[in-house]
Amino acid sequence: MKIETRKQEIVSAASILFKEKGYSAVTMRDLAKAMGIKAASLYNHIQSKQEILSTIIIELAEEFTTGMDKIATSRDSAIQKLENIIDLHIDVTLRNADGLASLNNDWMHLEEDNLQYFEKMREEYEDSFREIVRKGVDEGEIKSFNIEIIVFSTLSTLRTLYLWYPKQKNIDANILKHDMISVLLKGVV
Amino acid sequence: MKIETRKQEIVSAASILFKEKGYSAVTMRDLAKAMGIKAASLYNHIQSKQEILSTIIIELAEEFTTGMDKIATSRDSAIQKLENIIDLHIDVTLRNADGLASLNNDWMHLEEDNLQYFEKMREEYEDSFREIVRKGVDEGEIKSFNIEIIVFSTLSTLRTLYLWYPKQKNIDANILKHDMISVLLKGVV
DNA sequence: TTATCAAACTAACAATCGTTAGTTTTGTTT
DNA sequence: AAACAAAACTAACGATTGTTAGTTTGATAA
Repeated sequence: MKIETRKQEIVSAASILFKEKGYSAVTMRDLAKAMGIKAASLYNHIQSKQEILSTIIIELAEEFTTGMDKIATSRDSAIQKLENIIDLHIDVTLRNADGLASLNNDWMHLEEDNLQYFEKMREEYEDSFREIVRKGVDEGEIKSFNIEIIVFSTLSTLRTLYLWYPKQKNIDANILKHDMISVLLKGVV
Repeated sequence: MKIETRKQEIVSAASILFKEKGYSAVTMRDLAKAMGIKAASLYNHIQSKQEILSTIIIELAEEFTTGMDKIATSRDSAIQKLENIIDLHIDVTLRNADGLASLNNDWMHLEEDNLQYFEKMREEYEDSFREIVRKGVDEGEIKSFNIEIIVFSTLSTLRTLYLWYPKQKNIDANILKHDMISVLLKGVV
């Protein structure tokens, strides 16, 4: 369907604006201007402003859910699973850094149903992460620090990649992955 | 001045609402309702919605600037300086976790002058951080990973503390500091 | 050429926004 | 009791919001 293409253009333009000013501060007239058309014309392609937001966020959240499921159910070691999680975040960030801004900062503006769906996915993602770390500590692969702190500090860094990566020039994805694994898992001292 | 007290109450209530929905999505009527008064009554104590935002953000940014200046100009080792930076972030987070949400997510809604002032402080803060790490690497205290990745991953975690700390129950500040230093500097593997 | 249809347009709506003006309430001081 | 100031109120403003209705444009197919 051709309409899908045009809708995707709108979603992409919106992702950039949402990243810069947040969902609430971006008006349909702002978005239209960025597309070079009038605000009313947007409604030939989308149903509402809310639909744009949920398209951006739910798609990304499902990517993370799918990726985490594969990682968590594998037979890899805890360390290998953590490395795969880092990989997952870097891959998604490279593909859609703009959309991740909405996922991180504007999820609370989702309407009822999608909000619950999103929160459920996020909770399960964090639970899987925690479980991987817990098992890693149990089996002596990971130092027995406070598990919550390990999960929090790692996830904070991975979730903020979208802000930082676009500013880095000429950094190869594979080198980035390798360095992130070193810093996050092996420490800097 | 008594008016300062009432203004501070408004700023505190606003910090909580801004944290939950972001600056743009919080209306003066929302804020008034949280205070148990009418929207117009707010203007007996503040000049504008914008003034509330800048009060929250600039105050915190200056705290970080002052703290970083003391740390950066001391004769401590690079490692000790990093530990002091972790301390600084934890201290500020314990004192004003709600306000940090605005500093992290709504700084772009500051008006021209304050926006430039804020951005200058943030840039200088990051430069100081980078310089500490650089010197630490030069002198062999810190592993020679990509400096930007070290700065970014550490700062991401510290900046996101405000989201995570309030959810942790019964965690002593000193234990938190100790564990954060362990995880951020010494790695988890 | 004519018919078709996606995709743009103009114009307007009801609701809500931050804010102002002027008035009343409340509590303290003289 | 009278006077005062702080802090609340009611009412309304002009601007902007997301969105709808109806119309025109422009490219493609018959």
